[in-house]
Amino acid sequence: MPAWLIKSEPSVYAFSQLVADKRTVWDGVRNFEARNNLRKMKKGELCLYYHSNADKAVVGVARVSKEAYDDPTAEPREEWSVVHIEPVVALAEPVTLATMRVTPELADMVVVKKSRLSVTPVTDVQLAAVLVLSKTALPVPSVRSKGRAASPPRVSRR
DNA sequence: GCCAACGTTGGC
DNA sequence: GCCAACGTTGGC
Repeated sequence: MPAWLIKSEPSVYAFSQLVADKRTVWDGVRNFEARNNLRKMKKGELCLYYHSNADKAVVGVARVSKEAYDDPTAEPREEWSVVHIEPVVALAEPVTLATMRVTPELADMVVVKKSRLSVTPVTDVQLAAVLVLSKTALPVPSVRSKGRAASPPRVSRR
């Protein structure tokens, strides 16, 4: 499954704020390449959450909860797009840009090569490598999200 | 705080 | 359509 890396300055919108908010509208993207990546995102795809400037590290994992639609903060609105994201897990240990640079599987990440691009694709291998380095396991999908099929069969007690 | 990278704008 | 000037971003 495709994955992504989204970038924010922690002083503007930190991952902890996303956790507090439970979800957010990822608006304000004004770069065509980043916008095109937003438009490719599918619901449920994972996003590494990177803090630029102060932290320069991936600090969390988020998930696309609503696919792209017109950015209400743009003029004209249809020229730009937003998605919704929600938090999945905070990394046990942040994975810094410096670490990514020296990790063979991560050294050629798009974000490493194009540091100014705020929405970049991530391969499955890269996602897995970041998770290993962060000593973080993705939470298992909740029983609820699997629907009825996951429930034990009902057995009559009478 | 500086500067490199890079996108945008505007003059021609 | 080119390119210089300028603004923004983000790493150092």
